[in-house]
Amino acid sequence: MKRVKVSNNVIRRLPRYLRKLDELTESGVSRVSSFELGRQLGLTPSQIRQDFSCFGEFGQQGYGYNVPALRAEIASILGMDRGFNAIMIGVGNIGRALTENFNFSEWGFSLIAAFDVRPEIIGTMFHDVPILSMDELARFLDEHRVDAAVLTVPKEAAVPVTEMLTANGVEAIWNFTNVELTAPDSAVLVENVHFSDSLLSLSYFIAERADERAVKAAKAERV
Amino acid sequence: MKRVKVSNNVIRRLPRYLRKLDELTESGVSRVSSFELGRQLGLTPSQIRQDFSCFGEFGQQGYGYNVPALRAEIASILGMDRGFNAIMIGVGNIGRALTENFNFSEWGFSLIAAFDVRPEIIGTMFHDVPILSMDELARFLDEHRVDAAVLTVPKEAAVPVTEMLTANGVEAIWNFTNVELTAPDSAVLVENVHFSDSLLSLSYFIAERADERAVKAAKAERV
DNA sequence: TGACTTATGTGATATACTTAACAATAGTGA
DNA sequence: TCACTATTGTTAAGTATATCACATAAGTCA
Repeated sequence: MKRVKVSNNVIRRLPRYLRKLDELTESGVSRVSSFELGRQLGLTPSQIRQDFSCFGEFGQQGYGYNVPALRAEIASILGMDRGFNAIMIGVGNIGRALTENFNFSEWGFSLIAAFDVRPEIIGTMFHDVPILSMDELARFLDEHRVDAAVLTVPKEAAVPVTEMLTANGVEAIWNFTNVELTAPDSAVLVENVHFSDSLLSLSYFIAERADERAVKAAKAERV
Repeated sequence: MKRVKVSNNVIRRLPRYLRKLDELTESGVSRVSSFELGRQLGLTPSQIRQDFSCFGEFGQQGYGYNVPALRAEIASILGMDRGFNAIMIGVGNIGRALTENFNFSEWGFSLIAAFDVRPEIIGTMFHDVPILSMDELARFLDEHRVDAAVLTVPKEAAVPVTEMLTANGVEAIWNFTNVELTAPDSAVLVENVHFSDSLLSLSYFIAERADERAVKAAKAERV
């Protein structure tokens, strides 16, 4: 597979392509053109072809793309076939909700252990995932290949836990705390799920739309 | 407030600025320069000044920015002071987790009602939010100002529920289903929280890093 | 008070990203 | 088989975004 430096924007679109291709498969579509894909995703055909061309030639002129084949290519580009291992730090409300509702294996990850500080849950299993003590974390990391840590601890613990993880060789963090973890110099990969950021962006657009409407109404008034 | 057309990228950065300013406030910092802010967020000072200048002049030459004042400006730009109302559709695992753990009011939203189809929970309260029947939704929307709907229904229900919401005047959707809702022509604002997209992006970067390492190791081998 | 330092806001420049255009090529039907 | 259609991959052009650089002005200290 070609692995030249690909722009962030392209990478962020890949999961969307994957999702749309899965939807197409489900509705029995086995062939799609960049034009149709673009229509359904609100993107230009050019952009879609350009995006794919970063990784190789997956289409056929005059025909389009084979849906399952393209799906497989994108899945592979995203690393879904590599069998990454993940651990979860913090088995509170968010951690439990994620374990119960998010199907890690569907996306190529195995959740092999969870860690917490509360003695009453340490040693138990939660949905096939063993809950271990934070004291065992360093040793566990030493004995297992862990590709990513899911960070679902309380706010206050976010920074110290991250330091401990990176000190023990964890290189990727899926961050569910509302804390800014993007360390200035650190080499660790951080992917943030900031609910509030998402809602506030929406809030901005709602406010913008309300303002536009108010301006329009004021103009109509004056006429 | 100036409301010229501002780039999407700028808007997506605003919540991060807000979060960082809150962190600074908490640690007793009341004054910050674009240089320091940039260092802590991994952005250039130029970009930060340019971002702010879209909305006005919030800084002072030779001094920097007043943290609480800047925080207030950004909060206002994001519409946090407008008292938006939200409803939740679907009180399953995700909906409940969100209601319990996400503080809507902290971000300027009131969660005024939730809707579900299961008779056993209809009519009850969950964390101060009344759970109503989906049959009451249209009437509720008619009688209340609802600025956004939080979509936490099962996959299958996502599209029909969205159609029903938009048909009844809802103009903004905070989408937690893993379904592509970005309708090609629709005027409704959709903000997606796609966990899988987030994890897959991270997966890509982990895979990329592993490949780079493998290439490096292979080169070292040959020498 | 006045020189010096700091750090903003902004116009100009550079870089990155998206869209347009088209030659090339595989299917399709007479 | 051969013209015709559809649609790709890719180069070039256009647009948007980020960075640089500097004039300007407020704060600081002798």
